Amino acid sequence: MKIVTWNINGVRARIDVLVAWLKESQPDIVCLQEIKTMDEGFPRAEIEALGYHVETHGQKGFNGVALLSKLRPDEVNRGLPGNDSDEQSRFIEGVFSIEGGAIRVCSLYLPNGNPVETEKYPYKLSWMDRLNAFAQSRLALEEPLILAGDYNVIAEPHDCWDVKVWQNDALFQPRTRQAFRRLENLGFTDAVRATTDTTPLYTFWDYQAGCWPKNFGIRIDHLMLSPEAADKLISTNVEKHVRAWEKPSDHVPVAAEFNFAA
DNA sequence: ATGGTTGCATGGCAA
Repeated sequence: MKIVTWNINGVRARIDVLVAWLKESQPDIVCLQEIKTMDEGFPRAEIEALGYHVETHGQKGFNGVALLSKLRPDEVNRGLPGNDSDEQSRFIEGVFSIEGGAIRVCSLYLPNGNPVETEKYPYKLSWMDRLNAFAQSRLALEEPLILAGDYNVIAEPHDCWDVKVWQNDALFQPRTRQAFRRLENLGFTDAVRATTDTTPLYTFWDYQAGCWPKNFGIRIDHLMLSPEAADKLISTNVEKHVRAWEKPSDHVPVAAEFNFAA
């Protein structure tokens, strides 16, 4: 089973790219972020025509996440628990039946947090606290759980092209990296890091200043796996070639293959 | 060189 996370950067502007990619990549489950539309505006017909179920948690203009899946989810939960007054749409969870049980797949769009001296940074840190609490509570289920998305976290120095450029950025702050590490210390595995060597492997290249041709990228899109999911991990693939397509997102799809039987 | 690009929505914000 192929599970992919992709920050699409506007699903309505990107529908042709998304359809072309779905046909090429043939994923089983897709976690989208930054759909940048309300649920009503999501171009679901084009996706459903390819045999996918569509579940969205949209927002006008900004943010928004979605799950596309060949299997119909048995259960869908919208919003990250822990703050009922949080109106930003950044989290959706789907539960899917597989042979012998269920898997849970979450599409998350973690707050960027810049500029650090504004209220945006404490919002990021509190969101990470909520994510860690959610992850910890789900671990008790002892099920395969995949927390996939745009984490807006540069976890290690080799996950960016130049540490000096990112030193003071919210994505690389010590407290940001520490909060991400808590997820690993709970027992979650970074799927890409677990299956690749130390070669720089980026998932985002800014549109500005020729970052893509210069390979000035960062790795911020992650699939974090519970022990039961990590046990079934076969391989991962950063689908970097998609960044060179016409009208690309600034992020590329990050895929993981599992030996779950549907 | 204090720039540069894109999406949403149509001015300015977020990234």
